[in-house]
Amino acid sequence: MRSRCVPLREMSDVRSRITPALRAALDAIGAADVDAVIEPSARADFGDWSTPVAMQCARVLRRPPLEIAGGLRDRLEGTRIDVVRQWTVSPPGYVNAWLDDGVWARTVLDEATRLDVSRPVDVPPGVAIDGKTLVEHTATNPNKAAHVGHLRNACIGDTVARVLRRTGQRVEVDNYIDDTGVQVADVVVGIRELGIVPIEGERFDVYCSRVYVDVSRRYDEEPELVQRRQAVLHAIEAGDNETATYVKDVARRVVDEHLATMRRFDIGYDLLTWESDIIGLGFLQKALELLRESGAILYAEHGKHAGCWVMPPEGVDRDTDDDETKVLVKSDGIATYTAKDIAYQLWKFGLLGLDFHYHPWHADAPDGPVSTAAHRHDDEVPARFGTAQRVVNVIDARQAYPQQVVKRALSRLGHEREAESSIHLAYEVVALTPAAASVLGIDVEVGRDVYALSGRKGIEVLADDLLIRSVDRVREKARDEATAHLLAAGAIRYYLLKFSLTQIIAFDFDEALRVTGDTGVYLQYAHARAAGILRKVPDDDAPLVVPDALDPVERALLHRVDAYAHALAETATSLSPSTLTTYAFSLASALSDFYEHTPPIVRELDPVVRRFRRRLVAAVRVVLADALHTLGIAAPDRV
RNA sequence: GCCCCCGUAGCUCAGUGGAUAGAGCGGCCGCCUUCUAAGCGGUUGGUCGUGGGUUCGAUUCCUACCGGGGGCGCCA
Repeated sequence: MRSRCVPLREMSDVRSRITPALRAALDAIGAADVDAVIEPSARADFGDWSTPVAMQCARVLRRPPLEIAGGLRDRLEGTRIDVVRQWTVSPPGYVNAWLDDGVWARTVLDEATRLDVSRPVDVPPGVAIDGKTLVEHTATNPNKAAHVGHLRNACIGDTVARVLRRTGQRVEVDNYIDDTGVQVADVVVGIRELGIVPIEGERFDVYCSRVYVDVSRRYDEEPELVQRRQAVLHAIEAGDNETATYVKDVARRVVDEHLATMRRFDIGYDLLTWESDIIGLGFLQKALELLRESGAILYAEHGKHAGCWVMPPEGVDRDTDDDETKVLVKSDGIATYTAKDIAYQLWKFGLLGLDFHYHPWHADAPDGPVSTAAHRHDDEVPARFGTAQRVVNVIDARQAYPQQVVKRALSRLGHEREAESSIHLAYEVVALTPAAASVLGIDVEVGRDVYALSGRKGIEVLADDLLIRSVDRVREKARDEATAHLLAAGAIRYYLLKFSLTQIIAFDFDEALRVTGDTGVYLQYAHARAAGILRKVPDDDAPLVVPDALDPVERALLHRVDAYAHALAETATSLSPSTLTTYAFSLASALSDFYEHTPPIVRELDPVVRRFRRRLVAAVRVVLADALHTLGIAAPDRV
C-alpha cells in the first residue's frame, strides 16, 4: 500500500504555488533567463514572500528595477493564486507576496497536524536517493571509554541516519570496530604484561582507558615494551591462538560498554562490523587482488617505496616516489589501515563478491545490533547488509586524505558511480577550552585557546561522565529521575549537534551543561509548554475558522511551522545536523514569543480565537516533536 | 613547501549573492494574582581578519596577503 506523503518544501507548499506564476511573468516581460527565485521576506513588514528578480532583470531589460517590479506585480496580480492576497513593490525593486491568512494558515495547520512518524515527510525531487544509504559512524577503537569527541561523531551519524529515514530513505547504520589495531594491543600489553589491575567497581572500558594511558607513558620510559606489543600484534595476525582470543574478548567487553554509553543518548546500530572478520574472511586479500589485477595498485621495485604495493595519485599510473603515492601494502607484506578500509568500502557497495556471516550481538537482545562473524553461528542471521547505493562515512576531518584514497581506489577499479557515491562526512574535532582544560587539571599555557583531546594522554571528557554531570545539573528542577536523564541527554546531544561540521567545538562545561537559551532543554521545555496548553484546553470538533486579524506573533509562528519540510529537506541534502538544530531553536523561540505575547488560551472567551490558537499550538507541538525526534532528542510532555 | 578548515558583538557561534548582519551567553534595567520564569522584554555591544577584483548589489564568489588549527607515515 502506498502511503500519502506530506507535501513538499514548505508545509503549505507556498513556494511551488507561487513560482510558476513568477516564471510566467518573467517570461512575459522578456526575462526568460532570470531564475524565478522567491524567498521568505526578510522582515514581516515587507510581506510574506519576496523576490529580487527585478534587480536582475534591470540589466537585460535596460529599465529601472522599480519599474520592472511594478510590471511584474501587475502581471502577478492578474494571476489567481488562492494563497496570495496581494502583491506589492518595495525599493530597490522587490516584489512581495502577502498571503491570504485564511487559506494559508488553514493549510499549514492541516499539514502540520497530519505529520505522522509512520509516514515519511515528502521532500523535493533530488533530495532523497533511491536505494539504501549505508551510514558508518562511531567506530571508536575498542580499547578505551568513549569521550565527547567519539560522542560528537555518533550524534552526527545517528542524526544523519534519522534525517534520511525521516525523508523516506532506506538506511543501514554500521559501527566499525578495529579490533586488530595497535590500540587494543596496547591495552592487552598493559593488562597481561604489566599486570595493571582494575580498581574495585571500575567499569571495564574506564579501566582500559587507564591502562592505555599508563602503557603509552611507559613506552617512552621502556622502549623494549614495544616488542611486547609487536608480539601481540603478530598473534592477532596469526589468529587461532590464546592471545588473539583474549584480544577479541577485551574488544568485545569494551564494545559492550560503548553500546551502553551510546544507548544512553538514544544511539543504536544495525550492524557491528569487525575488522578481524574483514581479514579473517579474506576481504582484504580479495580487495588487494582486485586492485592488483586492475592495475589500480602497483609494485614499487625501487625508490622510497621499494617492496611496497602502492596507489599512485589521481591520473598517474606509476609510483611518484613521494607522499602523493599511497602505500597500501608495506614491504613486510602487511596491509595498511587504508587497504582494509578499501576492502570494507567495496563490501559496503556489494562490489567484493564476498559476504560476512551474521548473528545477533546478544542472543537475548533481539532489538540490538547484529554482528558480523567469520564463521557460521547457530543463530545465524540472514544476509541483508551492505550492497548500498550510497555510503556515508562519518569520520573526522583529519582523515580526509585516506578517505580520498578509498574513493580513488573505487574509481581506479572502474566503479565510478560508487566512487561518486562515497561520501566522507567530515567533521571537525572536539577540543577543550582553557577553562575546561584547567577543570581537568591540565596546565594551561598563556596564548593557547584550544587543547586537543587525547585518549592516549588521558586528556578527555568521558561521554558518561558528562552525562552524569548533566543529570546533576537538571535533577533539581526535573519532575523525576527519568525526565532528568532525558533532559540531560538532550542537552548534550543538542550541544554536540548545533555547531557546523566545519567548526571545531571548543568544549566548555558551562556551555555543554547549560539549560537556558539556545540549548536542548529550551527546546524540550517549549515542547512541554505546548503539551501543557493542550492538556488544559480541550479541543472540539468544530471546523477551523481563521480569525480575521492574526497577531504578528501568530503569523511568525505559522511561518516557522511552514518551514519545517524545507528545513528537513535542506538537512537531508547537506547532511549537516546543525541546519536542523537551528531550525528547531527558531521554532521553539517563536513558540515562546507567542506564549508570552498572547493571553492564556485557557481564558480566551472568543471561541474562534480560542480554537485557532489551540490548534496552532497543537501543530507546533507536532512539528517540534518531529524535529526533536529526528535530532534524537526526547520530546517530553512534562518536564 | 603543498593541500584543507577556521577568522562575524567581550565570549561561544548562526547566517549567506540581495532590503537596517542575527542568536545564545556575559553586563545593566525590568516582568511571576496570567496555559510551567528551564520563560519574556528592554539595553549594552560589530571597519563580518586585511587589500584588491567580479557584480545593479559581496560578510557571502574570485584573488593576494595576515592570524589560528589540521593534514601531507612502509601509523591507525
